[in-house]
Amino acid sequence: MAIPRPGKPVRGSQSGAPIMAAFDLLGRRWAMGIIWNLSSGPATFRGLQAACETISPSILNRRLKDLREARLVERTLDGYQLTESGSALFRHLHPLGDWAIGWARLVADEEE
Amino acid sequence: MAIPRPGKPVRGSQSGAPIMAAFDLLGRRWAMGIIWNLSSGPATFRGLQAACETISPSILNRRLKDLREARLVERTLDGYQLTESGSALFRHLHPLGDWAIGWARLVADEEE
DNA sequence: GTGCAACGCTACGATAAAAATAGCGCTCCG
DNA sequence: CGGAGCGCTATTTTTATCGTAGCGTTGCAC
Repeated sequence: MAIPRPGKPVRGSQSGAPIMAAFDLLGRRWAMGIIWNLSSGPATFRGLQAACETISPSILNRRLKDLREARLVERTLDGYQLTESGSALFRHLHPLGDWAIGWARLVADEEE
Repeated sequence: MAIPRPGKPVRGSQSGAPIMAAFDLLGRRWAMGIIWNLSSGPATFRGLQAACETISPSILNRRLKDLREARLVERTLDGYQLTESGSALFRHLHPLGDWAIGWARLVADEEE
């Protein structure tokens, strides 16, 4: 599956709105989890696989290809790591960590 | 598909880390797009369908069920709208709009 | 009071994405 | 020369999503 190109029709926007292209890419399974796991530094293929706990190598590989093509991840001698763009993205994703904790509490309370 | 429960095993975290539960939910197709479209106010089912441009009613319905169960979206007389939690989430998602514009430029430059 | 249009969905078969598992070719070390 | 660990690929099965048709209901205009 080719990565969504801003400016060309993407899921959610025929006119190719960047945010919809981003959602298309980040909405692919494991994409955000991989970025989250890479935020603490470079990781090898198997290291990432272990960090993700249950990802299969085939999908990890496919997602890494997507993220590399989208210039969010790059490969170096240390393994895979976030690009500058990927790090910038992570800085925006990071606050979700705290939000998720509050959300988890709310969901837990309501399911009683 | 049941929604991921923080605290129980979820994709990416056997221990149920809230952020991974959130990524599991938000990583489902259209989930973030729906939240984005709802951020400007309540919308009806068909209104949302039109805003998303190419979503099918079956998947829109399923995703709305997910998001409602996760307490991010609720149904009112005006149609579907973000809950308080959903709005808080959107405030964190909103900056991605600007980031995506910069990212789009980068991707466009590099594919020449 | 009866069309007719629009709404909120549901049903269902087709297609595409993801998961699970096995294992290949390679390098590094003892 | 093993043997272990690596980065990945291949293949099959399962699951998610798509696309389309259309049902039951409501709100008008007539």
